[in-house]
Amino acid sequence: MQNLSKNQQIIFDLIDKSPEPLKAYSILFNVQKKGIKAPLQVYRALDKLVEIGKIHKIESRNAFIACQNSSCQISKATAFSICESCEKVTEINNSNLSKYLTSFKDKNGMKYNKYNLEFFGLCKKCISKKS
Amino acid sequence: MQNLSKNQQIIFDLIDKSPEPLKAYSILFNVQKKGIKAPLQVYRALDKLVEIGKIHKIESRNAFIACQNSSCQISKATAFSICESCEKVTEINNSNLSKYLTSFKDKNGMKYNKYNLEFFGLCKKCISKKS
DNA sequence: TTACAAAGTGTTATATTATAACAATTTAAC
DNA sequence: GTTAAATTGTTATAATATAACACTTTGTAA
Repeated sequence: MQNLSKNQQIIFDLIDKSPEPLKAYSILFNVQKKGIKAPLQVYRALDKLVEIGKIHKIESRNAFIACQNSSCQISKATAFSICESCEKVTEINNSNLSKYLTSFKDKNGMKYNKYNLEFFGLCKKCISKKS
Repeated sequence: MQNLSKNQQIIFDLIDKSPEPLKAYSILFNVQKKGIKAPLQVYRALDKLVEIGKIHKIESRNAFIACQNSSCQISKATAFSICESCEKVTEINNSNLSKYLTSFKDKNGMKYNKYNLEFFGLCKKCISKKS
């Protein structure tokens, strides 16, 4: 587990303390006072942080959250729940699910080494608000 | 099953006959001779086609493919395999998988009404090329 | 401990993906 | 036929992401 570089640490800290996924340009705005001025500086840090599994990209939202699963240092098996009303995103850490998907074989003979799963729905809070 | 509008039909036909996922601006380029000149015309048709389940968006690639699964007219349960070498994308139609995921309940009490799953790996062809 | 490679940084410019806003037209339902 | 809903056309712009190049820092191994 290598140390993070300066920019990587700044950007990881921001994402890690955020209760919600952050978008790249929102990150950029927030770290400008720390000397990170250009999109590319943000994207490079994000790429690296994703690569080493410290953060995940929520593909359907183009946003990034810190990994909440101490065991997925290298994020080859990710699952999230996304509330379509309040946009709250939670990482799902369910060993039954990850076992099922990691061992899933389709008839096409492909060798999978990674998956990403996104569930959409309404979170508890938003369900009760609607009733 | 309503009929498609003119633009929707043009764009669906293009995607449907493509062996690979198409990106929005590649679609735009290809339909300009048919009178569709602006990005928004493409995105509006794509939105509608996704909504009615005729096509799916491959989120990790920002690209669109025709639905290959006659039963998912409304695409609330999608799964794809993506070759990271040749970028071939295939829709997975596996009732065991879809049953498992459709009935999946996490401990967070969320009510899921949709999911999207993307597997990454190497397809048969690319595995044999490498050896 | 220096020299070398790998990783990271800073910067400008630009490519790619997607939506806002508004007016006009077509389609479907009554 | 009238009207509401959906679709189209258009210009402009917002949001997301990468290319290319020069320079600096860091780790490592001679």
